[in-house]
Amino acid sequence: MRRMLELAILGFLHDTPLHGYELRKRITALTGHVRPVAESTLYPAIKRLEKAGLLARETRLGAVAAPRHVLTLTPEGRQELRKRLAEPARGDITDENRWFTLLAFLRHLDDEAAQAAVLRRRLAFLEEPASFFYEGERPLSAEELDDPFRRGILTIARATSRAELTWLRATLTSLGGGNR
Amino acid sequence: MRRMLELAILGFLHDTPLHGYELRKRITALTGHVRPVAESTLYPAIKRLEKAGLLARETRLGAVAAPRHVLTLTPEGRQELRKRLAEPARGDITDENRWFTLLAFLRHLDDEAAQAAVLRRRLAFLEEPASFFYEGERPLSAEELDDPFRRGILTIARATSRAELTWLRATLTSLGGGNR
DNA sequence: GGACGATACCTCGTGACCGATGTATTACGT
DNA sequence: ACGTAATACATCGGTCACGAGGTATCGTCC
Repeated sequence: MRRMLELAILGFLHDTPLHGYELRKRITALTGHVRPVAESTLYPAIKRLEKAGLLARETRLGAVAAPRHVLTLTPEGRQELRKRLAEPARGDITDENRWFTLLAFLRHLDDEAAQAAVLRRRLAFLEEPASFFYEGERPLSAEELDDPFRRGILTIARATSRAELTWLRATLTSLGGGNR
Repeated sequence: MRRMLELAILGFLHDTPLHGYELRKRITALTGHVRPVAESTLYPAIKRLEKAGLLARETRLGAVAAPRHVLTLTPEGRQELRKRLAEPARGDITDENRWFTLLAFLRHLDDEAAQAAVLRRRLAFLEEPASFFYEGERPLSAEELDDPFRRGILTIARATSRAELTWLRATLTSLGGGNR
């Protein structure tokens, strides 16, 4: 989940400088109920981003407890965030967890047309005919399954898909200039 | 995603013996549109499970192309599958991808009460009040957000949650003996 | 004064992931 | 005859995740 974590770090820092611990709490609030973030994953990630010049660190002594390392997004970091938002990897579009993370920061893409382009990628993905279960090549519908649990998967996935399609189309319309 | 992959391997082999390549195609059909499985992840996983005595390998020469290694679930493997289904890790409950994988094979738990217990764990998780966005401690609802993208996240998550709760309650009822 | 929890950061080792690459066969089109 | 794709399995190396553990300060309760 490297991409997801790094995106969240860059995204949160776009709003305001934060130290690692606070960052951790915000990330936990955003995605922690689904997939908690270990400290031993977060701190190395911060270091990676720092080494890449995407964020700067300023040590502030004894404000509360241990010295805090306040992290600020550099101009390069800001640009990298925009790039990651505008050109997401395929996995960022298809994996709901990653997609939600992307959506949470998509407002930082200042260009409405670019925002719309990202939404259209998700739209295209959702419009692909895909199931979880197949008979040969043919995707099976919920009604064709005996297994109540597998039927549940399809029922839930269909409800999600429908809600998201509705939202996507409405949002694309309201983005105005976003029609191709 | 180790647990997810291993569960899928054990689950598919519970139905019928398969060779690695066919296993790969089935796993791809099941979860590939969201998160593709690399061959270099699958084969080591098979070896791990084989080394742990959960599956046995039988080489069949030249049936089609290269020699196939037909994999069969051992009795220990069958037991391990049941154990993983009956006692899922927290992440298997909270992460939708992993939860769906679990659901796809839950029928292999022959005990209806055990199946119901697993569903109730998911039910409890979904009933926890959780949002993605907070103002201090208070979870924010979709209506309180300016950001259309964050509003979308909540709208979609709510629709999913509602559909799944409906399904969970209906299925728990129809599992009959499953009331506590 | 001492225990405890929260704050705040860090390192290390095990193990996992996965892209790249390799090997070899069959099948099919041209 | 040759290229290409599908079948089928495997290894290797770089990178990453993360649990376990460590260090240190501050506030609070008993």
